[in-house]
Amino acid sequence: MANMKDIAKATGVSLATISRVFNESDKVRPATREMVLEVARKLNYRPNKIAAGLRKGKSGSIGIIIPVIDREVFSSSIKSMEIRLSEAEYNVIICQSHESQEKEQQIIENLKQLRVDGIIISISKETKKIDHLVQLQEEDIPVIFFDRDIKLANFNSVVINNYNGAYQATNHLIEQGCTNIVHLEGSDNVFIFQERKRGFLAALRDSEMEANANVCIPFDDGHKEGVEELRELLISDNPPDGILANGDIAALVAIKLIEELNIRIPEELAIVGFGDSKFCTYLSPSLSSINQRNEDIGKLAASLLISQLSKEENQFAGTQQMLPPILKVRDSSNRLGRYKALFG
Amino acid sequence: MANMKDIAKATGVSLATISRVFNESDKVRPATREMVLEVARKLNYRPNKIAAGLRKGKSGSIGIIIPVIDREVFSSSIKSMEIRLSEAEYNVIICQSHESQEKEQQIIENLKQLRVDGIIISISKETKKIDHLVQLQEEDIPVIFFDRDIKLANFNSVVINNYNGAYQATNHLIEQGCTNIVHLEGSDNVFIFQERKRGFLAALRDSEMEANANVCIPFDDGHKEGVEELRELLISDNPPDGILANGDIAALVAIKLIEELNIRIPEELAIVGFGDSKFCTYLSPSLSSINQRNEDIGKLAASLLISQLSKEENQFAGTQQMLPPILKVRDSSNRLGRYKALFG
DNA sequence: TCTTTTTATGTAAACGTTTACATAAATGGG
DNA sequence: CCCATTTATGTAAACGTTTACATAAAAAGA
Repeated sequence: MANMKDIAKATGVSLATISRVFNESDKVRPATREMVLEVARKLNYRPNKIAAGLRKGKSGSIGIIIPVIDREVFSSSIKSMEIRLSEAEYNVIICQSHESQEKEQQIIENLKQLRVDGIIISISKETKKIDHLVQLQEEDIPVIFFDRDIKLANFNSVVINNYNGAYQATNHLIEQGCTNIVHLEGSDNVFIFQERKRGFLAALRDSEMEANANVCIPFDDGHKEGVEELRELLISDNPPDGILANGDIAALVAIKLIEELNIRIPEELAIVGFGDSKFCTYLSPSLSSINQRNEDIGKLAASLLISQLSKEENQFAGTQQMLPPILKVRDSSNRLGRYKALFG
Repeated sequence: MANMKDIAKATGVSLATISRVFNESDKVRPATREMVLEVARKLNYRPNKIAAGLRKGKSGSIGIIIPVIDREVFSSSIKSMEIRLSEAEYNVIICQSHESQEKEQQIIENLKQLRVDGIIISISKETKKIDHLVQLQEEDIPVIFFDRDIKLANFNSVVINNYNGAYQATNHLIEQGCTNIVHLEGSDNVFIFQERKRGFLAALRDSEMEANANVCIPFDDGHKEGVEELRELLISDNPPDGILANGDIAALVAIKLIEELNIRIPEELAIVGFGDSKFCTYLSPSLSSINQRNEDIGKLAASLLISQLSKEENQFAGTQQMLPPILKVRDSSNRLGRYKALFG
C-alpha cells in the first residue's frame, strides 16, 4: 500500500508538501496540489491515521463506556453521540462494563493505552470506588458522565431530572382526579430510583395528599412479591386509582395484573410508566410515560466533550446539566379526554 | 508521560528487552522482568497502542457498521459482538450508516484509513452498488455480513432464515386451528420482508390452504391504508382467524385495532409477531413471536471474524451461515392451551 | 576442555506521518 | 532596482513501539 514517500518519489515533491496537501491544502500551490492528488489517486494512496495519530499524540477516537448496549436508554443516547462525534471527525469506541466495577477499570486502562481523546461514561451500578475516574481528571483526559453520574465537583455530567419526572407524572395523576396513588418503586440502592421515589412523595406532599403506609411497593421487574402486594391492594376495599411505575416494563407487568382483575384503564385506574420506550405509543391502551430524552442527553454529552476538546483551557469546568424530562400523556392516564392526539 | 526509553534509561536495559517484558515476558529473565515492571510502575508507564499499531501494521480494532444502533436487532447483536471481540483483545468502533449508501462508503473509507483489522456490517437498505464492499475483499480486509447480506460468493455472512421463521409461525397458526390467515407484510423492496412473505405463502401452500387474493396486506408501521384494509377484513363476513405480522410493532398496531373491534385474542383470532422484542413477554396477552437470535448472530459473526483473523489462509472462504429462528409461543396465539409456561 | 546449542539481551532500522525550522522564490513598497 | 515581506517548498527530527539480526553468556554435548 502506497505511502507519502511513494508519492514524493513519483512527484519529486517533498513529504512536507504532500502532508500539507492532505491537511491544509490552501497553503500549497494549486498546480502542485493537483499533481499530488493525481498521483495519490493513481497509487491508490490512503492516509494512515495510525501514523498521524502517533505523531500528533491524539488518536481521534472517543471511548464510550456503558453497562450494556441493548437497553433503550443507552442505545438511544449512543445513537446521537455517534452522530455528533462522527460529524466532528471522531471515531467512537464502544465498551460494555456489564455493571462491573472491575471491568470498568480495565476498560479505562485500555482506553488510555489507546490514547483516546476523551471518554463518555455511564458508570456501572457497582461502581463505588472512583479512583479510576479521578485519575482521568488528573491525567487531563476529558470525561463526561451521562445517565448515571458521580456527585463530585469538577466533573461534567448530563443527566435527566428523575425527581422532576416523577413529580410531573404524579401531579398529572392528581390532576386527572386520582386520590389514591401508588408508586411501584425500583431497587432502592439505585440512585435514579431513589430520585423517582422522592419526586413521587414530594408531589403527594405538595398536594397535601399525605402518603399512607402502603403507597410504595417494591417492584423490580419480575418481582413476584411486588405483584402479589399490588394484587392485594387492588382487590382491597380501598383500591388505588393511580399508579406511577418506576419504568415501562414495571408498568406492563402491572397492567397485565390490572387487566386480569378486569379493572378498566384509565377510567378506574390511571397508570404512567417511566422511560417512554418506543413501544408505549403502540400499546392498547397506549401508555403514558416520562420521556427521558435519551437522544438529547447523548447529543449534549457529545457536544460538551467536543467543545472541551477544542479549548485549551481547563477541561474540568464542572458543567452539570440536568435536563427536565417530558411527560407524554397517552390513553393509560387520560381520564379527562383532554390530551387527545396531543402526543405521538 | 513515560515511555519505554525512560524505562530503558532508568533500568539500563535495552528497548528490545522492555518490549519483550510487555509482550512475551517468558523470554526474559525473571529478575530483569521484575526490575522492568517495577520501574514501569514507578514511572506510571502506559504502553502506547498507537505506536505499537503503527509498527505492527494493525490497529487492533474492528469496525462495525449498522444502519442505526437504537433498534433491538442491532443493539442486541452488537452487545454480543462487543463481548466476543473484547475477549479477543479487539476494540470495537461503531458507525451508523443511516440507511445511506453514500454514508456507508464514507465510513468504509474512514475505517480503512484507521487500518481496522476487520469489518462487520449490516448493509444499508439503500445499498445497491457493492463496489466498496468488493474492494474490501480485494484489499484483503476481512468482512462479515450480518442481518442483511449481499448475495455473492466468497462473502461471509451470518443471517437468520426469515423464510423459515415465517413458515414456522404460519404452521403454528394452522396447528392452532386457524383457517383464514392473513399476513401483514413489510415493505416489498426489503429482502427480509420478501422472505417472510415467501415463507408465509409456502406454509399455506404446503398445508393446502391456498391463499385467497387478500391474504397479504401491505402494513408498514403506521401505514394508514394497511390498518383500514385490515379493519375491512375484520368486520367482513369472513374475518381472518389468524395473523402473521412482519414485525412486533406491526403486531401491536393490529392488536390495537383488534381490541377496538372487541375481537378476542387468541380465541377468535390468533396473532404472531416477528422479532421477539423484549416487551413481548410483558404484554397482555403476551405476544407470540419469532425470535431472531440476535445475540447468537452477533456472537457468531464476531467468532467468524476472529477465526479468520488468526488464520493466514485466504480469508474469503464464503462461509454463509443461516440460523433457524425460534418460534416463541405465548398467549396471543395459544388457543389449545398446550404451551403454558413453556416459554419466557 | 572445546565446540555446539540454547538462552538472554542489545543494536538499529522501520512503521508513516507531522511540524519546527530553514531556504528559496515571488511579490510589493518606495 | 533594492530591500522587506510574503508565499511555497524542502530538510530532518520526532512520535513510541516492534523486530530482524547480531552478540554475549550460559548450558549442554562429547
